[in-house]
Amino acid sequence: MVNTARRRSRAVAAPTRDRLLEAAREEFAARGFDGAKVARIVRRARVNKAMLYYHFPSKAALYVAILGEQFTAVADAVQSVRQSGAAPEAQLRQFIDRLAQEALVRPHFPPMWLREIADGGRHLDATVIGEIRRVVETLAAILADGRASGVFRDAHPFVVQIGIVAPLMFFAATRPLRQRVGGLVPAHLVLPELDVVVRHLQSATLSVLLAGPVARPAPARRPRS
Amino acid sequence: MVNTARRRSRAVAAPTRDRLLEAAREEFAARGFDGAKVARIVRRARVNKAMLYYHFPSKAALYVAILGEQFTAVADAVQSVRQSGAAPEAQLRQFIDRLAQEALVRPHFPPMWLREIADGGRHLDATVIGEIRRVVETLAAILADGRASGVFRDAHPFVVQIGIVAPLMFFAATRPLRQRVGGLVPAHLVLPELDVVVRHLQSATLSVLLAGPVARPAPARRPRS
DNA sequence: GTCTATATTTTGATAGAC
DNA sequence: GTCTATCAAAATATAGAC
Repeated sequence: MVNTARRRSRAVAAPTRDRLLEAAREEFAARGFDGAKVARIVRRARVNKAMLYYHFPSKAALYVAILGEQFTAVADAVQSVRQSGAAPEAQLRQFIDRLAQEALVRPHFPPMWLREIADGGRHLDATVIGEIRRVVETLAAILADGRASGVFRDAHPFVVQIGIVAPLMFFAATRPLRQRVGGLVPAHLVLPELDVVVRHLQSATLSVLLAGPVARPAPARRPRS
Repeated sequence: MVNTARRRSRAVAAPTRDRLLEAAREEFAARGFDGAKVARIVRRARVNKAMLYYHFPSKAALYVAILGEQFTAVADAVQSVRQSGAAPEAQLRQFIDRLAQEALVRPHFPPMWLREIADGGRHLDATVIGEIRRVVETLAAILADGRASGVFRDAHPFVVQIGIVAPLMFFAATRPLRQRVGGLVPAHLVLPELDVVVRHLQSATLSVLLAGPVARPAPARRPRS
């Protein structure tokens, strides 16, 4: 079983297929599916078009492969917070933190997510949709736990999720834009670091969830006053 | 001055130019600049290509025109909350509400904003960048007022802005996607309405801003038991 | 597995008549 | 202002030799 992995174990200079994937990630993230050009991908990967079509059936198939790869990795990362067994509050913080880390480690992911949304998910197949669902369901499970143990008030999982994911993706994806606009913006508006955003989102989200405005922890057991 | 407006005052059947603009809004929002095809735009506008190039110098110029139009309208809308003279808290709520309204009234705007971010603002000229700045600066002014009158704690305007704008744009832009995925998602995850998101963002943002973690006026009054 | 050369289609843009 | 016909470039994909 040692030899099960795709091909040679230590490759001398990234195998063609891997170079194509890396080049395609760059290109698709930066330009989107329609803006990405096969010619640019192969040039960046230092191969020729025929090579690309030898390894992948089409530009579209290559795009979907990358999309799946990215969403799967992210879904795995956030889902793993469920295994810590920590309290719901802690898990929520971790959820936010993990997602932010993924955005850092996987810089192609945020723009691709933004584009898929703008595109109405035109390229999302059942597999990728399943991965997105894993993300929402992980958060929903955390919220349900918190609700059950009386620390969280009731909240719509999707609303909470969008309040977390959207700012993180925006922030990560605006990095290039912020640099471009940098000179034009007053100094005090120039950008903070990711961890500032993370802390903001953690307190904002928890403020809403922890003990509601009306103060009904769990509907049943009344405030322990 | 009555006759200053572009051309005839009441047009019998939308003038060609307007039909082109409307068709282009649709196409650019749904497909992005590269995905949008001139052929589709003119078909939707029920004219021919030559007409498009008679009214606009190029596909790119048409795109920028629409981008500017949209951002200007949105910047105007949010900036107007400054004139209410209301308290900073109220102005912040209005800011969020106004932005949400714009996303509803101007459905092409959210996906276009998402795409520009993903593109690193490749199509943004100085004019459009100025409009974006007006949005951030409006919020920054509200925050500064609140800080000056002692009701808001210090916060980074861009972080607060991203926490508001991103979820709203995501929510508005995911409408088509949500419908597509609809069938695949468990019922309890199916989507809420925009006003639920607005209220969530209002309380989340204000929770963070109102009286900070160090001096906490708000949490003071305990559950009315 | 890799490459060169090329087929085929699509696409942004224009010429020129009315 | 509007239209038909068309150009020229760009882009996806493939044939076929090595």
